Amino acid sequence: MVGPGTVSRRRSPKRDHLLDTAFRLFYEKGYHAVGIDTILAEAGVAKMTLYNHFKSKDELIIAALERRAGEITSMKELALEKAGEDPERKLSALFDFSNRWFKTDDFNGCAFIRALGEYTDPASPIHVAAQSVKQSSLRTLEAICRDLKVKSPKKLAFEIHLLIEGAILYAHTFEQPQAALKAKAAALSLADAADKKI
Amino acid sequence: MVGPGTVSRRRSPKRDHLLDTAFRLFYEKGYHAVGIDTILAEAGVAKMTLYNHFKSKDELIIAALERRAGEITSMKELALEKAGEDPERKLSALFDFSNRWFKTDDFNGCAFIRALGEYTDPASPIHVAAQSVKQSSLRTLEAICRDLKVKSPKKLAFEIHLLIEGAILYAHTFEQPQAALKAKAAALSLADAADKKI
DNA sequence: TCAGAAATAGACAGATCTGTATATATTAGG
DNA sequence: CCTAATATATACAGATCTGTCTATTTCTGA
Repeated sequence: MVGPGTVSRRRSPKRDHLLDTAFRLFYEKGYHAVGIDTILAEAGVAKMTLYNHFKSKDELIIAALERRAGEITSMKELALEKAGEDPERKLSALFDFSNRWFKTDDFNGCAFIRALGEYTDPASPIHVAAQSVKQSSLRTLEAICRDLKVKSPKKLAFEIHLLIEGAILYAHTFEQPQAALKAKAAALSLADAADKKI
Repeated sequence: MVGPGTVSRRRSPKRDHLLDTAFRLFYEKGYHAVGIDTILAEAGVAKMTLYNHFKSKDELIIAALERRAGEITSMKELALEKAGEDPERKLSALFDFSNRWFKTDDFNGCAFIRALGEYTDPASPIHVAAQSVKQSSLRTLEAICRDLKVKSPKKLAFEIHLLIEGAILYAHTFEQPQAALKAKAAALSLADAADKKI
């Protein structure tokens, strides 16, 4: 039983469709720029349905971001699996993944970076949600760098993280998807320069 | 004579104060999140004064961004002058400049990156304005890298650009200003690795 | 079949948004 | 001093925003 004032959190086709539509519009136009009514019209869903699934627009945004994070993580993991065991190949696969992403025709930069840009208050739940996505992406990178057996895997992961984030911005700002491959070259150069453990 | 419907573009104290206040609020809360009325109340200026100086909110945003770009450019040039003639010292000075910026207590990431994030349409004048700021920042970096006499100064400049942009995001996302100095290490490593001309 | 859950349409409140209109006051230069 | 530009307060239009309420219909599972 779902009493009044509560919010259904289980999955449902309507809820999923709402999240997909919401994310697509937020990603295209921005979080403040897209109103609830636009999402409802585009999704073909009634307003009360939205507010039965989410307490507020902010919660819808957070849920949409979390859904997106899940998708990205899955795709990234798949790409990493296909790369095999060699950590250098995994690193390379990450940039190839970005390269494919940058070339998609709805590419509009990173939804999480943009969420952090629109919700700057560190206490904002949206800010926190986006922050934690970036944190886990950095952790993945650190795991790969550890396998590279360099002296400071965290340091190398940090540097490569900067390259990836910078490449996302560059590709978006100048509409040049090849930023990913050029960034890969820099990353491999940094990995080579990092002192190897013996 | 300024006829009806036209817009005064010359400098004036009111106009400057309006631009300062507008930028401060946009930078703190975001472009869509801050309304005209908030800026007017904070600046203590009448609404018609704003619309006598700017055609629209979008033009106010663009003027505020251009003003900010001018300030940043001046400060950057000063820092570069102080660094002397050695291009490696200039490079280092750029990261020190970022380091000081990241530590300011109103630091909220890059206003231009955030403008690009809120106005994704490449045809948007705001997008274009922010884009051109990034373009000129990259040009400055290329000039420095040329003086380093490496084989591919543009390539190195691109890579260092990614590190700087990535560091801005990192410092903002995780509130860790030291990202600038850690990025500097990576930049110098890339500069060393870049084949020197003989 | 039937009960309860879920979704619907539509109106509505109340706030906020950008931009305009108007009429008055202040300021500054010749 | 007087004129013309500049700034002011205030009201307003019209759109849009989030969120609530109600009454009805559709769906679903036992």
